[in-house]
Amino acid sequence: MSSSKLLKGSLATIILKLLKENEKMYGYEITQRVKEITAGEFKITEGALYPTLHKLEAEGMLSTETQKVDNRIRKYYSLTKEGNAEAQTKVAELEEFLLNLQKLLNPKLGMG
Amino acid sequence: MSSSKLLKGSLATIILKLLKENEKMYGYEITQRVKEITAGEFKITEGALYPTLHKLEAEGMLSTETQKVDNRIRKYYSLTKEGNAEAQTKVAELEEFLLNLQKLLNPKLGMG
DNA sequence: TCTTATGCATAAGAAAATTATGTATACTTG
DNA sequence: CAAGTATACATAATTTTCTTATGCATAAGA
Repeated sequence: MSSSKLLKGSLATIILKLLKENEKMYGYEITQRVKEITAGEFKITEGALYPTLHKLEAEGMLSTETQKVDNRIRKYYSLTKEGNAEAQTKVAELEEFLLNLQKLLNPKLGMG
Repeated sequence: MSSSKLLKGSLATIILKLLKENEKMYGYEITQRVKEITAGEFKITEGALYPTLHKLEAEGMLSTETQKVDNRIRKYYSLTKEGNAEAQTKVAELEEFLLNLQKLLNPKLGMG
């Protein structure tokens, strides 16, 4: 992300969430999907994306499968069973985090 | 924050926002206020809080004033004029960020 | 031909937390 | 009255997670 500076620790969660909806995606596709959904406001850099994908794979959350399309290699990632559970947990945590942040930003909500 | 691990780069914004509402606050008070608003879910650590306050002060966003209460020192922080503008900007940025994050977490919102 | 797009990857550095300390006073509880 | 908890500040070492820079490679468009 260059426009708003930081993904603030939510990149792994975003990836897991996208994979939960899409069965399988490759790295470049993820960057484009995020850009599309956020109307160009989130730009995931490769330097952040690939290390995160590799880490999630090393932790057993993702499995990979390589395909050659148009003479270019695509590395597809999918959620493992463990990754599916982790996605659920992480998304719930992030939603909880966002709610609390909103309470701080909009004091009225804190008194509901 | 120990419960949800990371403040994810939003600590400075939270501080600025609280000071925008409260005129002046001291460090410990900020930690307690955040804990209170988030029902104990955000726990700001001193290791994160104090360096952030010092940085904001060094940048000219905050001014300080020390008071002795009950034989204990309190260092009160207030927004400078520049800090007030910065608070506005940062809060707007964070809100924008949250909206985009919600689009990613709730795909239906992306198609509004 | 040169730039942009597609596609992966890693390394160096910076930013922003956590964890662990350290100092000091006040209150509570067994 | 001793020990733990709360109040109040501060810094250092470490870790996590980004950005920026670089590298390789193919394809499409100007």
